[in-house]
Amino acid sequence: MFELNQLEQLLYVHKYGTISKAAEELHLSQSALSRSIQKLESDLQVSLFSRQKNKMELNKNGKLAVDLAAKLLDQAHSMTAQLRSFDRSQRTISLGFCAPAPLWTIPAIFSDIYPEMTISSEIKNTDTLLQGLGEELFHMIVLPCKIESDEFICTKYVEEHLYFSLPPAHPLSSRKTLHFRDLNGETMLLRSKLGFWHDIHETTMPDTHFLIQEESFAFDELVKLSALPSFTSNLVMQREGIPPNRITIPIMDKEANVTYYCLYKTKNEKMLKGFLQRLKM
Amino acid sequence: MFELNQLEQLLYVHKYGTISKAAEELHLSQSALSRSIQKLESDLQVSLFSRQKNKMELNKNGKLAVDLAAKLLDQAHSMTAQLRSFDRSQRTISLGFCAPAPLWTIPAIFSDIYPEMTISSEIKNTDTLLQGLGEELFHMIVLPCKIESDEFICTKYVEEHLYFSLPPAHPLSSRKTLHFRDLNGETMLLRSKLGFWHDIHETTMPDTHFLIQEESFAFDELVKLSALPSFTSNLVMQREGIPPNRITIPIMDKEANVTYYCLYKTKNEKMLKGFLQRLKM
DNA sequence: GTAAGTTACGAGCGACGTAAAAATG
DNA sequence: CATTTTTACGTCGCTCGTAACTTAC
Repeated sequence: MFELNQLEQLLYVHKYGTISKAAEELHLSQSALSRSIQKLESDLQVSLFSRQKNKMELNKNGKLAVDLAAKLLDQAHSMTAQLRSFDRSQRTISLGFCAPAPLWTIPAIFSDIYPEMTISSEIKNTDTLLQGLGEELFHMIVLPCKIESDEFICTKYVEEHLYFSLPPAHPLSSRKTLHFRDLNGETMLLRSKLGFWHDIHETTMPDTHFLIQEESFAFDELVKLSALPSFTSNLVMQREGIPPNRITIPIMDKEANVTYYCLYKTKNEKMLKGFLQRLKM
Repeated sequence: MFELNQLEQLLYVHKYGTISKAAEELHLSQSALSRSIQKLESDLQVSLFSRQKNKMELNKNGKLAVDLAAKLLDQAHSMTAQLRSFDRSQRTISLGFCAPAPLWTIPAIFSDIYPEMTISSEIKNTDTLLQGLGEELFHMIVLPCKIESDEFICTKYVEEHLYFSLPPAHPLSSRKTLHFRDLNGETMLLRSKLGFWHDIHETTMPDTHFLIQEESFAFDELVKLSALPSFTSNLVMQREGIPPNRITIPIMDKEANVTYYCLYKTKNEKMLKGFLQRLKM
């Protein structure tokens, strides 16, 4: 039987026209490549070149062989790619999130419990998450609401409560509580467009213009230096501390106070066992 | 890049369950095969087996790899088969004949002119020959009639004249000429069912029972020893001599006197040039 | 104890590179 | 004379087999 090695060499000879150039490209001596091609012909029991002492040219067999070799090598490369991808997929846990906050903690927990696994995390909107869970693109997703279904298991994770973050000079900064509508119409800073929070802001504060700053450090600077209102939450403050020179006032709307739930297929319960036990502690 | 060799070994390990048995079947030592499989895994950068000191078992990756390897090897084998078949088809001249007589001479001429070529000769009926010529199963066919067509070139080859071969005691043995109908109804010896002659006999002598003898020597013996009439022809007698103790009487029907024509596609004219020049001599 | 797999070690075959020869433009 | 291919020859490396070790039934 011939070997893939030889087919690759054949393709090089075809690509570069002569044994000499192909050998150079392959980092081989001319003689070595010449012999290797001869061996391929003898393995196939078919002559692939017309030889005239000084010149080699693919004959009809050779041209057919080049086509077939290209296909075979293609399939071989696809085989390794497929295997590596499959192997990788077995070593990765794919998580989907509706918001940034749970993403700050959950992937770290998984890495802790399954140190040899790759943890893949994405933020998507709720519909995409549910569809992805159905298609097994995610092993687990985190939603801002409970889902009752036979297909899935739903476990409470954590609550997030939204706050307005106001400069002390703001007319509403002395209030103990606020609602979305109280600031509707003002210009606000927003850390990112990602997640379901953005949808909630669009519906509960339709007249507000949001200055969106994707980059985290730049956002913090803007909050510090500008007089614009922005949002924060119990989880943000737990992670980053209370913002300096800002008044934080809880938002009382029910949409501003969510509970995150972990959702996963029954078949993945065993795989997620370690994580679920950690949740109970 | 891995090699086909290693995939074959992987399939053997799968087929025979253990490295040891697979190694035995491959005429290899256990250790060599063990190392080779390890190298395959390292080439693929994917583990294919779950190892427990004493035991090896294909893991999920391995099962996928076995499937993919089988397909790849299949394609590799098909590649060599396709190449060899194509190569062979380039080295063979395929000839189709309507009757045995032209086959006695034409293949020999081709072998003479193209000593490096394989000459493939078959006897088929006229329809099959024409269809085969159209589908390029034959490079040239020989028919008992002229064909006028743009697709094909038609060249006269030789005439064959049929004779009755009668024992001297036969009531008609003193005739100078005969027709098919003169012997219709008698039992006759026939050398072979092959070719268009058989069809002609069936239509021109519908009441005759033919004793068919495929084997040439046996046929000659029967002709010598039996009192049954049979056929011969100018070409048969040219090849084998005049049958002893037999009277040969020409058959005057037009169906009994045919001219053979060589028929080939225009595109094959160049390839057949040597043969066609020989015909003119 | 038998049967399995991995690892160490030495040997042989095969593939490599250098170099020479032959041929072409 | 430069370029290309093939062949001869000596060397190196890879893969092989033997053998020792380990483990499981």
